[in-house]
Amino acid sequence: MLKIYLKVVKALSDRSRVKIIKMLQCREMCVCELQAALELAQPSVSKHLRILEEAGLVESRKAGMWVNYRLADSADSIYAGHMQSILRDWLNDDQEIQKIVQLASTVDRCEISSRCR
Amino acid sequence: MLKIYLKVVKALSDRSRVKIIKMLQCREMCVCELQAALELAQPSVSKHLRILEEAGLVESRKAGMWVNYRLADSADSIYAGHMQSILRDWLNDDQEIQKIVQLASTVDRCEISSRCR
DNA sequence: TTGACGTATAGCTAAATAGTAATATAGTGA
DNA sequence: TCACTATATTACTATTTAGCTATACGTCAA
Repeated sequence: MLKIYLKVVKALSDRSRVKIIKMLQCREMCVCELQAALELAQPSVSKHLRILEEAGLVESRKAGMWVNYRLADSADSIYAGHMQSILRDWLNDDQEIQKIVQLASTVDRCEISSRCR
Repeated sequence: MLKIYLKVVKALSDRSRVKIIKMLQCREMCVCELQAALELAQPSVSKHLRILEEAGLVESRKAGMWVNYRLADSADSIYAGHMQSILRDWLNDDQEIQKIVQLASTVDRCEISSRCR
């Protein structure tokens, strides 16, 4: 219980991971799109996603070659669910967040990848 | 803004610091009482308190030789205030938290110190 | 089947952090 | 003033962690 709480709060206490959450509030995104927005190495993004997933904050869905991430169903964990709903309201006026959310809404896997039909 | 958010959430993502918050939900406590309950070295407790204070989560009041810590006024910071009120409800059923809160309610500076009149 | 691509994992490094002991600071009472 | 006590600060150490590169895995298209 304390352990789960700490997992959730620790997951949300990192700059890059909060950005991921804020981006996923807009839409489902694949790893390469998140990577493009965050300007991090791909394995770093995967690692952040793993931490968020283990905290019950995001969930993933394989779609062929791509893995799409989205916010997890809030009902699954009290802590994760509550923090999700709080984070909907928080940080929307922050410049850094606004910038990356804007970026997330324009970034498109088909402009990154040559693998789009 | 993101910076302040991170300060608050990071402050609350440490086991010892959550315990301090939960203890202070019961009553104002001095450093030596917190130390006795946490079973940490005194400088460690002071450091945790500093982090919580800088996040706007607790505030201190000198009372002669002692420094009393209590939860900060929720109105001062959106993030700190909101997290405070959430933490009132959370973790009350956790065994480790229950144990230390119980301890906090019985520990008394006058049984630790010889300096009580 | 093979090569290219998206993602995950492993292994490493640098920075952050929680803990400690030693020391400084400040209040109290004799 | 002096000895004592509560707390804060400093300096150090061990652990955790965020980032990286290299590599493995799995899917797709030719």
